[in-house]
Amino acid sequence: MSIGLSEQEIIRREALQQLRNLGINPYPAEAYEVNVTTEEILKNYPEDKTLYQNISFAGRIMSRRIMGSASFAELQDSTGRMQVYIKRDEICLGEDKTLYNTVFKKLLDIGDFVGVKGFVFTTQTGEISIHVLELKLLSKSLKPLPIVKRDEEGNIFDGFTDPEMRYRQRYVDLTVNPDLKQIFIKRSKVISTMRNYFDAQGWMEVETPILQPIHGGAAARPFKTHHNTLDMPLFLRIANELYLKRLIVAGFDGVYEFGKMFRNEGMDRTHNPEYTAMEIYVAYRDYIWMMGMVEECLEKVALAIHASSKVTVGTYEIDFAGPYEKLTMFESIQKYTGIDVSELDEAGLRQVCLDLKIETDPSMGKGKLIDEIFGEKVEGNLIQPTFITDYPLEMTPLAKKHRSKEGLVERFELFVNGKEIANAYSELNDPIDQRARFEDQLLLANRGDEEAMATDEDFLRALEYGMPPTAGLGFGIDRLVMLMTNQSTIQEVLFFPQMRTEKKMKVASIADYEALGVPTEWVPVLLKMGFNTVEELKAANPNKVFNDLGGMRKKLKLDITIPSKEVVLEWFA
RNA sequence: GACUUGGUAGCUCAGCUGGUAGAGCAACUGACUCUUAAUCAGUGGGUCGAGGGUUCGAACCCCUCCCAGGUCACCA
Repeated sequence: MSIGLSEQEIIRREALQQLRNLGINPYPAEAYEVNVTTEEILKNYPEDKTLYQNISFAGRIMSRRIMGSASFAELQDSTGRMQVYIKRDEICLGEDKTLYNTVFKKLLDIGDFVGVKGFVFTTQTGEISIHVLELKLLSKSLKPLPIVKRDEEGNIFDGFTDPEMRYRQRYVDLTVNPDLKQIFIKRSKVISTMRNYFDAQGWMEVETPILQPIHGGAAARPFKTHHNTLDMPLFLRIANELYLKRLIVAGFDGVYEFGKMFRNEGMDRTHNPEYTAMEIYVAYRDYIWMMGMVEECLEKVALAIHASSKVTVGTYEIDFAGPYEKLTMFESIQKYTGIDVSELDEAGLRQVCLDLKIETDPSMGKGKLIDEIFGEKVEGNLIQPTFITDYPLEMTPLAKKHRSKEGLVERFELFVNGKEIANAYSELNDPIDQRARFEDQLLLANRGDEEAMATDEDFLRALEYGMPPTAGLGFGIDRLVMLMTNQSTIQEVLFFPQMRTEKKMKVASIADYEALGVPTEWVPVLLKMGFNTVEELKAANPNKVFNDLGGMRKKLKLDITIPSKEVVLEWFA
């Protein structure tokens, strides 16, 4: 990374000034009429060649092939790339050929937005193109885009692939790798499909607080913040469960929320500090009903994205049509380890972990130990959608006790491609039991479990007023989108994955140099010469700096006056 | 947090046992009226992630740090 402007950036800034000198506003304020997109042209023109004979089109210049007085360029709009054909004598009707010779050939660059008017035709080599009759600059680009070349088979040359640059500069990534847009279009479709399905059932989309005084509803480490006026600590939510259940208490039959959750934990290819969850609560239902709802909902999502319930993920073909396989937690452990852990006590479970070479620590209770065995031996095998049901009570403080099985709760998690994507309960609505469960969490916390859930007194008060039997579901949207778009990292399905901030090299401001008496126009030259701070400049030899200024003036072809030697010497005073 | 791989021109990458920094694309100058990874001729462009050390000499060797990818740990 160079400090000042690169050669290409300087050239573009000069072009910008020349455009202004020609009376062309590089950033015009007025709207530009666009009456057709690439997608529409490519779809409809081959069927009816009389279409699009008087169009107004806009896009970003992505390539140019100039051949004397005629040129081809590719313009990229939101739907694709369209080739345009520009002929000098057609866009410059009179004697003045400046628009073509100077503006188009010299002053426009890859990355600029332009508008064109003209008609659609097919070239001799068979490509549908726009024959340009009018050309207008809509926005000048000052930084050169990475050039990604593709041949006819779609092979990519010089791809823009560095993940760091792709994630930090998504706008560049999406510009030069427009296929990526499909991931985000599908993401939007996943959410809208779910939303439409829920709305059709009469359930209502709601919003609940992101800033919460108690981070309840899940086991995770939160982000902590502070409200100045209230002078109190607040947490960014790790879940919205307890608020949504308050709304069921309030008398809504079905509420759901798509929203960001925040967890102050590790980051990797399946975890971003903020992620999108969908939680839904429906009164008078239970977790068995919820399984059917999930099957129906996911099949609709798969159909909306792929027009099929079958989705290719990595080397697997995953079928989202229900019914899905259902295994209890204990059955699944028995299936994949051959061990029946259903009757074991804490010591017995600890021994099983030892036998299976699974690490444990003393803070782990019975529930956590079972979860460890499951996570280590079972989870990765669950490729096709599978409901794991009936979890140990200890690890699930917000779910209702199982209607018939002692020590278990009515809960399921949905696993797909070896990863959990959903979690649901018959919600605990017995306020006395709920208080006891919170107290059990306190015991775990005292044993050193950092993630044990805190007691929420207001939530308990709400339950005491009475909550109908309710089925609740939490859904990891990012992970679902990963499945639906066949991506292996969460970063690829987020527009702006979390990154460490870029370190800016310490550079003196223009004002710092001006304070020394350096003329404004010479400041960039000093920066270019490598003097990033006033201190660095002062440490240099004044005579050499003076001489070098002349050298730089010549090298950069600058048309500015060199300060006198006396002036330069004063910089060092 | 641990281990590991990487950071060189606007982009993608070479750079041998340490000896004056290279290519393709992009840019610039010129030729060219249906090209399409356009073509042809010529030119410029680098704090080799940052800072220290070893050396006559460091992109290269050593140390520290920064950033990213991968694996693991934690988690959804």
